[in-house]
Amino acid sequence: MTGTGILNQDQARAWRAFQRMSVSLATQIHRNLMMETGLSLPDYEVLSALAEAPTGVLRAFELGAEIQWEKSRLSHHMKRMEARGLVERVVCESDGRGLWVSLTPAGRLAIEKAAPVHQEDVRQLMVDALTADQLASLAEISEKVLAGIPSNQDPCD
Amino acid sequence: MTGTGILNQDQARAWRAFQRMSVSLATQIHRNLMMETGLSLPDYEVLSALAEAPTGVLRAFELGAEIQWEKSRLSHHMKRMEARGLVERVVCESDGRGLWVSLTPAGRLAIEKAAPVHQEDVRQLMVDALTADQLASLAEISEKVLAGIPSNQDPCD
DNA sequence: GGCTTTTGGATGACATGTCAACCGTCAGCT
DNA sequence: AGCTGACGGTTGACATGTCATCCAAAAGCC
Repeated sequence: MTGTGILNQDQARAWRAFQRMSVSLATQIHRNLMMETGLSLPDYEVLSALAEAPTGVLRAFELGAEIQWEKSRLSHHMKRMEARGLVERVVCESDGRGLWVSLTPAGRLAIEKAAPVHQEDVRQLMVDALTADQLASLAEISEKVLAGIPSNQDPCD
Repeated sequence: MTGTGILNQDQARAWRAFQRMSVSLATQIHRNLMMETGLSLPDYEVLSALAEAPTGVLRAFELGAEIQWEKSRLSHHMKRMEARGLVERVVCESDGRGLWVSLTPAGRLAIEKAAPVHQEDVRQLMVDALTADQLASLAEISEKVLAGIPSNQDPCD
């Protein structure tokens, strides 16, 4: 008898290991980034999406799509980040509902300082812990699982 | 040139895929569990740790160790779960500081109803999306990464 | 032009988590 | 016994996220 339910022992073990790992990893990386740079992981996501945009400016809904955040979450977080001087919100001329979100100089500085720190953490805790094959496996597995999650399914067919 | 930093393109892609996947997966499973059973994923962790304990009772610090929660988080959450009638907190006779946390009948009922739902979601979204080999890989990879995270390092040597 | 629906965002209420104290008890040591 | 430090837990302030709701501007449609 392998357990109480639908999953067998191996499957349950895989799930537990995966869950623990992903939580621990995110926590560790978040905490480290926070300590070293004062940016949270969500801050980092926002700033790096903006920094990757050619102009350093994105419509709010584009930014939200890029980092896969609900609009409400984005709205709250933009308000906080604006208050901290990391981004700026500008009303959109061409669309009366719209909002541009742009990187302030302070925001650009922050992401430029944070990027190496964060990447170094990812390297150390994930990349270096695995062989190149394993890392490739992980990427493949992740993409496969992701593709199977309803909310990430291709819009149509 | 593969990017701006420390990670090359493949590594960065692996990280992004992994991160998106783990967030999406957890979100989806959480949301589904919540809708079907009224339990959050954290509720589920607590209840299932208690249900797995032979007596349905654990010292708070044991429970915390089991599910890897900080004591503060546990304390807050136990208060909320007690208010909802899912667990009960009992002062410990043998240790004046201590606390027993026990499953109430309602809590046991809740976890018994929730377990199949949750396991089914895990199966559907993770297990079924992968081959058996990939699932085994994922488990191995997870354990390896987990072992390399400082906060999870073996206490000594 | 009017009407309905969709879209882009904001908001308030609330659940959850973290951090930094804090407090009483216990254990080890002299 | 008396000190000291570790342990088990609580608390309050605060950051973060979610949900449901609301709003105004856009788009479709007749």
